Amino acid sequence: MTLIFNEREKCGSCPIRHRAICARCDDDELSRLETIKSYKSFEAGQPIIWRGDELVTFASVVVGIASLSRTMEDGRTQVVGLLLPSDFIGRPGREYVDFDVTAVTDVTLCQFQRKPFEALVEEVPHISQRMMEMALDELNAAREWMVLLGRKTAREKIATFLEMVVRRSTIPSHAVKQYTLPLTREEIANFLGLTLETISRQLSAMKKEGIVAFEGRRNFVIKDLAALHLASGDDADGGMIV
Amino acid sequence: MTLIFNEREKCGSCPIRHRAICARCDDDELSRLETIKSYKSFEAGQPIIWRGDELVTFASVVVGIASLSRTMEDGRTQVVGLLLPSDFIGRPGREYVDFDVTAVTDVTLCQFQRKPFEALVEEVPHISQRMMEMALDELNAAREWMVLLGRKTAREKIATFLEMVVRRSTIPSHAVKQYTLPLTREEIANFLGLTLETISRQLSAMKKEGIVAFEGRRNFVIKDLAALHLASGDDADGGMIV
DNA sequence: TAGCTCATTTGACCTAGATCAAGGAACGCC
DNA sequence: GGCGTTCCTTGATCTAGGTCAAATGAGCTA
Repeated sequence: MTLIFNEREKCGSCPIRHRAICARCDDDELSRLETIKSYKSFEAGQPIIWRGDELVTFASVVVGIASLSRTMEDGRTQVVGLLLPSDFIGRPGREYVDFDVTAVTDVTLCQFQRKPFEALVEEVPHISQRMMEMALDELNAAREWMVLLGRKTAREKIATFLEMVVRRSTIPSHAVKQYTLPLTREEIANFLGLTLETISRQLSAMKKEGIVAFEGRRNFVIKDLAALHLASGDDADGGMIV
Repeated sequence: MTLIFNEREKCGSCPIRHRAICARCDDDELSRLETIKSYKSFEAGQPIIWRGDELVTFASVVVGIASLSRTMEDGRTQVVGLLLPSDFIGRPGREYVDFDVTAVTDVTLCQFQRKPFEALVEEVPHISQRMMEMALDELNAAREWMVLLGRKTAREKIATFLEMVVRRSTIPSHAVKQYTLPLTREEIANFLGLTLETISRQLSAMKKEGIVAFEGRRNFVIKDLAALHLASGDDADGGMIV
């Protein structure tokens, strides 16, 4: 069920208007972006770009989730980030793509051709300012994830991942708080630096301990949020991942 | 042997003039920076700022190496980055510091007070443009490191680390190519998500295999660069870490 | 409703790297 | 140049998580 975006859809009504690289732009600057943007959709599972490709377009995720990953020659793969609506794909000033980008769910992108976009970045400070903010936020998130990958136990990794899913989900406060895992067990494993068997075993253990309950493979409810947080290895207050 | 920086040292003769956040600034913009900057030095081992501190100053590393790290409540620590000359410390727009910063060698910083610096970032596009570039580069490096932490073996981690030290060192091309480890075994372990014993064992193994030779604890020569690279797990061409 | 396919779970076993425990060797200091 | 501190090496053992293998079950299609 892909949302359909009309090619000439106005930025003003865009769901990521106030969070993406255009967040600080005024109407004038927005209309300049409008002239060079185009929408493109990908089905779940499809590759969006590969490492090594020539970098010819930049994009913002409008709808859906994409993953950023690296696969080693022997097949080991590490997911280095999830791209949610408003996240940016590409790195102005570079010639080639550094990581594989894959649609995890159906995805709609707002794309820009390289040259005109780089020119805009030079000319419109509101864009580079916003991109600097976003890059610094992502950098922080990446560093938090480095702590997870380098030092957390399997249990802590999975608890942290579940907390992240819960935190990022937008569920009306009155609704039953049922969440959905955006990834398969294997994808979760590649995100956490584990194997899918370990994911499965730990989730089963947390089920048995009454911390989470599953309905089907993907949907879950947190039964004991305090226990989940305790299991994450993060201290009580600080260190919120963006 | 700390280099002494005079308080009114001119930016024009600064060693990081063309790489730091001021790289794109013209003389005019540089003189605005000059009015709000001050130098500060730290001895090797000293903390520079702690996670949780209120964020009141930003800084560029001018001389020396600092580490960025996170320590969990039970003492596990992960180094999430090394800050070399021209690297920036701090995140405009945030209230608190997210990671501990520690001087690894003697360090000299070029510091800016928060308020005037944030104002400059708003007003001088050359600064936000450069900071965006730098943040995106660091983000890439962080993601490469996530692959290392999540998927590489101990041997591959250490080979990658040695390659990084070699790549980042600036050694005259005619000189004997002797490099220096900037970190103790324990710090290397915390950077690679291993224990110091594993670092020691792997280095000994690589010595025995004739890949590296040590002179003292810190100085080494690469005897077989091809073997080192092969051991790093990175493919032949792509994926250079910044 | 049956049958298929593929994701997931579970079990048995193995291994890379951690942990625990002594030594040994640089380097700074008087 | 001796001495102490800190860093480093090496050995013995342990274990979390990986690997290999098989069984189960969710969701699809017909």
